[in-house]
Amino acid sequence: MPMQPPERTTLKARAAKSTTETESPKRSEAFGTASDARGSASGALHDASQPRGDKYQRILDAAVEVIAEHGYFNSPVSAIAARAGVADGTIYLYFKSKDQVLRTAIDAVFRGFFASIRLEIDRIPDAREQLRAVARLHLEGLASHRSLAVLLQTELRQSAKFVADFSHQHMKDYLNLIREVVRRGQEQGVFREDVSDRVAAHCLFGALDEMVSAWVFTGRAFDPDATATQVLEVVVGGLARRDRPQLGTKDRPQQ
Amino acid sequence: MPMQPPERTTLKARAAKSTTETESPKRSEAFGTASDARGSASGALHDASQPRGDKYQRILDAAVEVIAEHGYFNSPVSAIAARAGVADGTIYLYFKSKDQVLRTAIDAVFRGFFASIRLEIDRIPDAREQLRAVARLHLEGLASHRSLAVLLQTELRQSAKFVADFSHQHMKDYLNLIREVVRRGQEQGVFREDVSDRVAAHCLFGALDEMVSAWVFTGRAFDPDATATQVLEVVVGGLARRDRPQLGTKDRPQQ
DNA sequence: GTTGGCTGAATGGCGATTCAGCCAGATCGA
DNA sequence: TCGATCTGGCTGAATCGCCATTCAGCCAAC
Repeated sequence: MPMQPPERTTLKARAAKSTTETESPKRSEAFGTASDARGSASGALHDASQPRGDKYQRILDAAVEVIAEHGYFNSPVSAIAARAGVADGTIYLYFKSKDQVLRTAIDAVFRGFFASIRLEIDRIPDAREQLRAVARLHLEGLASHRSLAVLLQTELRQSAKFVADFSHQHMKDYLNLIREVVRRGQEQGVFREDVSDRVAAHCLFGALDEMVSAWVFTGRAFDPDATATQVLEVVVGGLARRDRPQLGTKDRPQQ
Repeated sequence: MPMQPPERTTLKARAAKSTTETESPKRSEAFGTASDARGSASGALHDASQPRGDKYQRILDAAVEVIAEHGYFNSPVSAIAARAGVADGTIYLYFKSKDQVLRTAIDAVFRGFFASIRLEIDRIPDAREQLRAVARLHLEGLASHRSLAVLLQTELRQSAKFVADFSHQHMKDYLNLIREVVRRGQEQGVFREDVSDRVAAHCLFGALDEMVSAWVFTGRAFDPDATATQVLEVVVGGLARRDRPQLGTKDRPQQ
């Protein structure tokens, strides 16, 4: 009986754990293994042409694609199975339930993303450049894997009890990472001290997130590196012209 | 037979229209009519204590609340009906389908929001102050109606075929509005000309949206006005310290 | 001939939508 | 004024389709 990747534990035991827990595949390459570009369009359910033996990963990839296309609640398990080229029942040999598949996929993505971002940041001394690295990796990571991006921009935001509460932790981690970079920049003296690092982190994250959303929803092509630069231009450089009186905190009209 | 508020047309006629069309209630006060604070908690399905005669609006309000709490796909029509104090079938006297209820609610919200924002902006000459008005109204509007905010931060992002394609137009309108303000600021000479108004608009919107998300997901209380100020401090003022070399476009390392 | 891995039809439950009626108030005739 | 009839708004149980999940078997490799 399969169910290998997630270290063997009984279903019971696993079910008892916290609601945040998810399967943790051994391999967690940076940003999803888009191991394929096959178009299972022409409705051949039994596309035996698939290489066998990697069903676990194939199911994860298929889930990301199908769910990105139709949304979690509009994606029958049978559709995911078909895309992965396995039988419906097979999915339950590898995962406890449908939503466990999605959680596992998202979890793997975040792990990979954090790993790559930490790696990059640790080799850069300047906070401003660190921020640039974050922005670039964020945009590049998503731009290179559209269905994953769609998934993160849509399903991940869903209401409370479902994905939200579990993905929430990942969000917090990411925000904190950005926050630290901002704080370091303030200590280094390159960033203003009079803005909250929390707010600044949210602003940067929000801006990046929104650029990805715009791409996901409109389909308009975008260059990750150039976009990263532009976003930083605004968030770090500011919209206001330098040679004019600034929008200060003290001299603003009482309103 | 009810179905009043949306100007009387046959179901057939309405069904034939574009996918973007929604019911358009006559009254569209700014940000949702939270006409109540009743707690239909204690499972009395037949809470005849409700005032009758305003079922249309009651259904809309109930839908927003219930869906905000459990998500669209986890909110049976029966739950919405119960919260509104009407029979399941009654909902179908006023709306064509479950998703028509949600669309109608969201549509009304956007109409009201745009109206109030346009009104405010038109009486302000300075672009910077206009941006501040947008930020304040955005945050105030959502902060004052949590379930609405939850709805917009979660359900609205859902996958393609559903809400997304219809809400997309509203998003575009909003973005364009911000864009215009930015452009005006550039013409007035208060904003830099070397950043794209499109990117700048996305950054501001993304930042605001993210602040709302943070509030929705963490529950941490927040002051709309103060937050608006902080966000503008970053997006307009920029993170970088003024007395240091700026992150320019020309003197940046080639990387 | 035994397994372990996989299959896919069958099961069970849920929930959107429908529709046969119910009822309160309006209208009518005496 | 009073009963009879009518009507439009509303009700909620029944219908029907759609999946998530299960499990009796199948088969290729040992």
